[in-house]
Amino acid sequence: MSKSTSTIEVRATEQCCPSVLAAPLDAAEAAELSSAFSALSDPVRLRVLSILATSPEGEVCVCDFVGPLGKSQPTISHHLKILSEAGLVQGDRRGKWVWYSLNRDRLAGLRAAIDT
Amino acid sequence: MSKSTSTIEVRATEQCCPSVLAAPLDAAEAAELSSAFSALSDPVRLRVLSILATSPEGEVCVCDFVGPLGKSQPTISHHLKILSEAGLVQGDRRGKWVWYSLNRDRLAGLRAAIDT
DNA sequence: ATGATGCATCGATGTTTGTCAATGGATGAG
DNA sequence: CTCATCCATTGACAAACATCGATGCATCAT
Repeated sequence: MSKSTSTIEVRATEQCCPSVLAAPLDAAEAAELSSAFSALSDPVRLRVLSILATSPEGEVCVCDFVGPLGKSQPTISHHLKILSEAGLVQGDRRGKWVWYSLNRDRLAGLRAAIDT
Repeated sequence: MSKSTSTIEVRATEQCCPSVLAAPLDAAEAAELSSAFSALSDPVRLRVLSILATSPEGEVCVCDFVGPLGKSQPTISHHLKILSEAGLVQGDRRGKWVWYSLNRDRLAGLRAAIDT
């Protein structure tokens, strides 16, 4: 975030993701981006995202991932944590349940990172 | 290297990527997509792509990655193989050298997979 | 208070992955 | 033919990862 693209509305690519295609990435930029794509590099996590994206309410509680995905509850929690740390989802505790929702802006940022 | 680049070029979004956001992914679709994103989940590979994307000739030989990326030649070859198997790059042997180039259609397919 | 439910964390385990040195295969120069 | 160069493959190893059972921590109902 130091040197390139100085002025106003860089944001979309600057806050979140340096572009892969615009200029050679340095090691730090590449590490940041690769950790983001790592969050997308697991089938369970992609299915979590797709379930969230197609949920009518836009929210799904942890227990409702367990059955459909065929993984144990600790495993689901683990993946949700990784997605959360990547900024792709967020959890909201309401009573006994934690409702997770998709962060579409973050996903758009990753998309922009591999845009021409 | 069996199936890709066979017929015409509908391919770009059709063979390549089910959308994460359109409908819940089944296990097979998720596995296919996650393996594609796995190719993007390493900083060395992202830097390879960005070097290819910004190369004036659109081609870079293996030896020209080694120095800039600070990795051994076998390591670079290993990453190029992974990118190649993911359909993101292709190599062309000319004499002693192998020139790699970026497959932008494939990258566009991955972009589309996380598009709304 | 007691018990039950939903979720996160911990510890352990088997698998995958990134890396390099050593080696092999192919190409071109002398 | 012989040798040097470019690249891929192999083998080995440590680090990272996905998974699950057991446990802990809230929250709610009784």
